[in-house]
Amino acid sequence: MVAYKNSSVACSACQIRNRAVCSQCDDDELQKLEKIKFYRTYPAGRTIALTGQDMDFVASVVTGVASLTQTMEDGRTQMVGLMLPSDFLGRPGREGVMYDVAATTEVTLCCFHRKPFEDLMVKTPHLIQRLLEITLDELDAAREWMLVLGRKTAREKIASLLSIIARRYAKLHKTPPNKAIDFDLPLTRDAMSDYLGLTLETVSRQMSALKKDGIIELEGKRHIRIPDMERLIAEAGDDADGGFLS
Amino acid sequence: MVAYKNSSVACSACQIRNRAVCSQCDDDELQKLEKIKFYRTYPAGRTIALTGQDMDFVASVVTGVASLTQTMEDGRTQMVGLMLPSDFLGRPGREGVMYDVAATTEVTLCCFHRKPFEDLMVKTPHLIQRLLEITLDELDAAREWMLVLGRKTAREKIASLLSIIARRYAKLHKTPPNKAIDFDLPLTRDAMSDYLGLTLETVSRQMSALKKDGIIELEGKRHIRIPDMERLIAEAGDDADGGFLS
DNA sequence: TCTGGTCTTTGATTCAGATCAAACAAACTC
DNA sequence: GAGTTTGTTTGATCTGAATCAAAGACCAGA
Repeated sequence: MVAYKNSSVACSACQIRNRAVCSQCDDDELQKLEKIKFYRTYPAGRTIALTGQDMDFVASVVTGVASLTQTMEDGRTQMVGLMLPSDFLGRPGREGVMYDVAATTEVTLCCFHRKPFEDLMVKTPHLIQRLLEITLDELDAAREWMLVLGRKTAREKIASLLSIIARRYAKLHKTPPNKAIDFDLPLTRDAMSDYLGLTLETVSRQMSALKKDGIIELEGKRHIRIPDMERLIAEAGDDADGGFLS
Repeated sequence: MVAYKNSSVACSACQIRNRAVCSQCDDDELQKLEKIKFYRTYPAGRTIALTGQDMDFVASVVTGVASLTQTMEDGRTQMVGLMLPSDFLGRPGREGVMYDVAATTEVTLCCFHRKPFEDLMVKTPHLIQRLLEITLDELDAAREWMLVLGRKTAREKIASLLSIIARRYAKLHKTPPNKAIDFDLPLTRDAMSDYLGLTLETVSRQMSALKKDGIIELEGKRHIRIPDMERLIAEAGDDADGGFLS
């Protein structure tokens, strides 16, 4: 594991080099980015920005998981984005952030102050082109999630979430298909319920049900093993399930 | 009303000139766009493209309403996008479309074949910059909608939908604030239920309830009058309600 | 003017998930 | 090592929206 906490990591050695917003940049462009980048690490649970606040930087998630959450006056909340490594945080061209941004696990961000980044973006087609791609991918993911929230049962919702995380995990670790996948859930039951539009109790009950039916195996509360990925995907209610969030 | 059905409308006279993907283009750039554009009109209900199909063009909605819908194997559907005038359809850089695209009312599109548009985009910063903005706006709208789908009651969902359409309508027609707004709903009860993650019966019941409570007034099935926009927004459950889809 | 089709409303009943409530487990502190 | 905190499970009950069912309203076309 490369140490990102100090600012000394070279872009060329970066874990997210070929997926992040910088992935299409050539050496020259990368050098310019490298000059203005800086790292920040947040402990699990820490707020990164609140709705309405100015966020003076944009960033790529390097390690860990961050979340975007919307809140109603009466306190109801809905997580609207789960930001995993290589995902992009913040919106060039607007100061105010539209939702609460928080670290779900410990998170390290590769940050750029907004103004210099915007200036560079205008002059660097590779950068803006990649950002457009990333944004379109996220829009697809958000729409896929609308189907989950609007039409799926509690059990299907849980299976959908697990299958996204498992798939993404398998890709990262190059787990061969057809093999059992196991991983640590980066979310508490509460965070899961927040993402799925359910209550914490329903999440717990459905996790128990999936375990009883042999779809998942639990070691402790957080470590999950999926003996048969096909079955999990079938439980999620969509065969193809797209490569979304892939 | 300008006739868009034939190809003779000048970009400079276009109703969506200052909001669409072309809005930042200068005269020179506009001329290049004008050379490759063509209009298409679809009657209400007609399919524009199906999931998985290649869509060989991208387009701006000029008049009418189009919808993006996702479907599960067992037939459950969720509308994931309501595309109003100036919204952009299709994804540069990918052939296959991820959801069913259909005309909800009669729709006229300003189309560009994908390949020439992509070529132009790469050479035209104003174009790609505007497309990025539009995409970011749509991502915000999609996330706002996730809150609606995940956490709002049926009554709040209806009020949210009506308030979006009313607000957008008021903006288009420059209705002064504090005045009653009235407009034709461009959606059937069925389309509303599809958008809101409800059944058609629940939509009908909640519409009746809002009418009984004086929040809305109905003339016929489709024409709606909102005597007090503040009250409607309060019913939607969020005071500020953002300018989303604005 | 009738007539078949599409869209909408209303009613009765059921059920999935919320809510209320309590107990349990692991980790952390004094 | 008792006591607190934080996260999780499980149980009993309630309720909002789905489902099942039928009837009304509004057409376009014969």
